[in-house]
Amino acid sequence: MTTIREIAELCGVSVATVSRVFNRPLTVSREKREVVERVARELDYRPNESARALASRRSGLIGLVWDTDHRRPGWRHPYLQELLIGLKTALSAHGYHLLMLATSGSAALRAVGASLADPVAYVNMTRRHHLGGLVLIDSGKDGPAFTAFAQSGLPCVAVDVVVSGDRATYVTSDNVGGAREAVRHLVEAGHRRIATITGPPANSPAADRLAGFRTAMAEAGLDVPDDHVVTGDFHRGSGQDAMRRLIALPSPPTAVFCASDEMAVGALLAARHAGLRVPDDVALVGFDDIELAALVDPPLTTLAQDKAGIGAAAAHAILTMVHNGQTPPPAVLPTRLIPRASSRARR
Amino acid sequence: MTTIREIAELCGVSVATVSRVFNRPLTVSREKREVVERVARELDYRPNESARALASRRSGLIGLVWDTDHRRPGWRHPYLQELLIGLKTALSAHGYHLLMLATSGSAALRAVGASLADPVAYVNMTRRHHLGGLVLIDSGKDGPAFTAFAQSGLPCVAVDVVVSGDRATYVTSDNVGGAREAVRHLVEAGHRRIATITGPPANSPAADRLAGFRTAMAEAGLDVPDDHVVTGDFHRGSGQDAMRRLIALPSPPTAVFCASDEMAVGALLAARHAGLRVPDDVALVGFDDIELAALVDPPLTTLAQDKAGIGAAAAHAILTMVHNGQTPPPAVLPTRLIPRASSRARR
DNA sequence: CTGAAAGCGCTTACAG
DNA sequence: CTGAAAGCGCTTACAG
Repeated sequence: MTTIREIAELCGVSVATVSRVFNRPLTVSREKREVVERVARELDYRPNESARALASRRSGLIGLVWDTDHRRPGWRHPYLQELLIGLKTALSAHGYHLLMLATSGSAALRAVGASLADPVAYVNMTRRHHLGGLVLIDSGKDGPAFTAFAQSGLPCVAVDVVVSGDRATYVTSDNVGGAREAVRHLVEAGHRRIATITGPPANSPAADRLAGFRTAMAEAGLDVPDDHVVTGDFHRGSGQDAMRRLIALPSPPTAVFCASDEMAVGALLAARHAGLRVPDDVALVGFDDIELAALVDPPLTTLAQDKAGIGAAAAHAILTMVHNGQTPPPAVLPTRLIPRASSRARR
Repeated sequence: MTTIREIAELCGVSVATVSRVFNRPLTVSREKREVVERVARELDYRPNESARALASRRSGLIGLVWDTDHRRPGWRHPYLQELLIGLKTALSAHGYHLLMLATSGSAALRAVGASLADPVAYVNMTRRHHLGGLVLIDSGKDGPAFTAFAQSGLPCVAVDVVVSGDRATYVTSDNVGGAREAVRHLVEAGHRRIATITGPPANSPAADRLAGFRTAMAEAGLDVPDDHVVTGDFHRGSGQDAMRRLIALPSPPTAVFCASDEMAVGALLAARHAGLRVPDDVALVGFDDIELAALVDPPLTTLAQDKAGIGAAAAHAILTMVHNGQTPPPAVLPTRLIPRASSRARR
């Protein structure tokens, strides 16, 4: 590989000038700049990124924390692939690469004496590699670790976890708004006894969806008996279990808002099993708009999250911090109601 | 951050000795080693990776080329998330991070004068960042670029693309074997007129699945008329189109082997549309075992690929090259027949 | 086993 | 606008 020194010698300038041509071209006279650029092109010069990072303490890399431990089902969420793509694409467009950090169970972590979801390990990796900052994707129960990392002062943006700190922000969907829209949609379809299957209480989107549900029910003047709120874990099995309990109620709901499509699919199976017709006996609305939602029978009404948009928003947030030193406010992306047969209006 | 120098001073040894303690501990006397280790721990020392990479020309990073250009549908394949997880997990376990390289349409690429899927760009990135090597995932038509990169002499392992070169190898499923098993399964179920819907001819797994199909048909003494081989593109729509053509044939097949589950789902829709019952009027077998396969009605018989296993095999192959300097032979992972209702034996 | 020294390839005040 | 120089923090022959 050609180095800055060879170019400098060939052009009869100092290495400092060559360096400036690549980093702050406007501080170099036009003649010298053009010579350097031409020679660099001819020699197919590529800056050595390790050397740049060492000297400048900046790396052109953004770190990604996405714990894929096999004991945790969270990472399998189909949502994440599109989010990752949105993130990577937006970073790429600005010339940044995405470093997927070794996480739990890894030798790298053990070497630094760290355990699962250890914020200290994140800080170390960020420093060691001179990362511009970190994007944190929650695959289940990383919330507390993320919150702790956000205090470190290193730039970070969390997805679906509320964090605060000088250089910390987060990106999420408008979960409250989406849940309200779900309820309004069901009310318009003629429902009054509407139940909900929630996500894990400690999960922020889950909590927001429940809050939105309650708000909208209150706005509609509808009551929410305690047994009409059943806690799930976002996954299919829990939706199925929850639905069975709702069906068994003395006065079962005529509609159920599920905080995820996976749970709604589970609820659908439970309803079918119990001999109930959807939507005639019980209407269902999910959340996420995963591919499966459109493919089940009947197709599932849901609130679409802008998955790629969330990834892109995370990218923009972290780049804003890296470039401007400014911490952008949390980004809350709108959801979109996708009406399908599972909540068709009652005749 | 503490540096090697501070530790050296505190311990009364040279920086060379400190460096050795971390890199080749056995070349240092036990007393000195223990002192250095203790002090390092007390000071929470972390080596600066940029400096290490610059001095040693090695980085502890493996690059990943996975083109996610939005014009290309390939990256959406549900297969890829599990593959990525398998890859990352195995690398993590050995202390390596995974660098997702900025690809097409990115400023980074334009800056180096490169275009979509440019092997030269890959070489540059590998050198600039001192990457141990590259893992190449094909999202559609990167085959030629991967083949070219493999000639560069830099360590690389391609997924589902046959490459050759001093330091190049690949990982793939046993596509020939899987296709043969599919055919044998259908033959056992009583079928004689078996058609196939293939993937893109230039795609190596697609070609292998077709070859396996033809071999097994020949072994069973069955004829394959030209119009019983229809070309698709792995995606759902093409499966649907292809199935329509098969149904319209004067003597339509009683069973169809589809080279991907997505196409099999398309074929299922086409069959249903035409009023045909699956499996009674026409049996279907797919390939991949994506989640959807088990969820359609009837559930789809398919050949499962070991997605995470492929990712892990890719990780091991690249690490073998990085550590031992040896180039492992191509890894061909077995597939597994998952019999479901779509190919139930005829009564 | 250990240290002094050179070197990895770049950036960045500083002085002019 | 430009150059000389120091420095980023580590690794690695080399000599002992």
